[in-house]
Amino acid sequence: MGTKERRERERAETRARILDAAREMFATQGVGAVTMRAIAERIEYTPTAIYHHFKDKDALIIELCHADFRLLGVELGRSVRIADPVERLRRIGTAYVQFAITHPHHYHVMFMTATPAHDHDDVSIQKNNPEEDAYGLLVQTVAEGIAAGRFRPEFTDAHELAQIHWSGIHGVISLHMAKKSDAWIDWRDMATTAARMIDVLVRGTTLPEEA
Amino acid sequence: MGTKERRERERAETRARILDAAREMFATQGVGAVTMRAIAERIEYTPTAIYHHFKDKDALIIELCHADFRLLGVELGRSVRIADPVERLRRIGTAYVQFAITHPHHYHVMFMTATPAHDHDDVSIQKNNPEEDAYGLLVQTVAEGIAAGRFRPEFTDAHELAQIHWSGIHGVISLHMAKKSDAWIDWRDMATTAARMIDVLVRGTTLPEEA
DNA sequence: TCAACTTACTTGACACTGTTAGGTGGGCGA
DNA sequence: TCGCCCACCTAACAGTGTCAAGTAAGTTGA
Repeated sequence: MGTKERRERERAETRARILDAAREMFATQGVGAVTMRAIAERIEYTPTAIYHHFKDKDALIIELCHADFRLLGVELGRSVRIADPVERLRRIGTAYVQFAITHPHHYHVMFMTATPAHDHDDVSIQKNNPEEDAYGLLVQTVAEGIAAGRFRPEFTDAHELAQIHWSGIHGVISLHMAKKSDAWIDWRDMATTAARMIDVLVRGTTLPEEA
Repeated sequence: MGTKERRERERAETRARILDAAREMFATQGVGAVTMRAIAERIEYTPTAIYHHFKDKDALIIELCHADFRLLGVELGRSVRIADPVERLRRIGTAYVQFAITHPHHYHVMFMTATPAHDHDDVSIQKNNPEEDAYGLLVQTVAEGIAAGRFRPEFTDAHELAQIHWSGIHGVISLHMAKKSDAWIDWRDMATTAARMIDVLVRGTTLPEEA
């Protein structure tokens, strides 16, 4: 009597088909440019069929966002093996920049758009699991650095320090993404500027190495 | 025969009325939430009347944006009196943060939205006039600091260095604006973080003072 | 004075968006 | 076989930015 299981599987399949189409289209054209009708047409369904699987467009976006956050967590998680916390912090930064360059539209939705309110309760990502929670990984790395006395004494709050590092790199990325076509500014290469920014942030927050 | 002048004046008046209404509504509700119909209703005209004065909604936004940039330039221009370039850089940073806090919606449109392509040629702001061109002011200040040997030797490019400072502060502001309602992150106060960021940026780019 | 022209503005629509109420039809359990 | 369930569709609604075609006032020239 596996009919129920099959039904569920089929439902999950079309759900996945919607997600796949939406992901691809969002990534190449941006969320704003992709309509529900276009997604539906792509998978050869009616627009309303999507609403049978997702409450609305926002729910669809949020779901994909969660997957993106997990992906980011995994990619940053590779940096975790480095023992030295400050060096690890650097690597997290460069990996983060790389993620933004590779998935610009994803980055835009994840960090440059006010995601509509939703509860994280049901979420599939586990907080504080460094394999999945990118922010948790950052905070943990910074906290290790603080514990090891690597940072200047005024930085005692791991969250504050983490947010400073995050913001600095995010600033380079987001400003470029939003304004790079503005001819008023004589833009420098983003990756280079971001690398410089990481240097500045580390130098500005750490204590000089004991010689 | 001043009829032509009167006509022009009347035209300019309703144009200004449109701009005033749009500015106020954009500032309080955000660009996305304000419709052409709503602006028209506010000034008791038909939506299409607006199109007689502005090509489309983007043109309206761009025009207001230019005014905002000029305002920012003026506000930052007050910092210009300080002689020491590094100290002036700090003051520009805090004034910039203050602008963002005071005019969050303006800030959002100015720096967090990909403004549709347009030529700056016709623009009323004068480039390199520090009273109006905020970015020019920043670059000039940074360049002075470089000339005075205040920055570390690897920073020779005024634009690059300016963009690093700008990005760092913008990162704090924009990340807060976009994600502050995200309960996943244990946010710290924006103004405090921004002040800390300025310290980090200055310390990370300047040479230590000669004792 | 009166016709021709200009122009600020309106009417009424178009194409598009996200979204929903109400149907349809095929497979399932009883 | 009856009736239910439910994935999916049809048809529409309200809202968006925008435009072609009109209108009515005012100016200009003979």
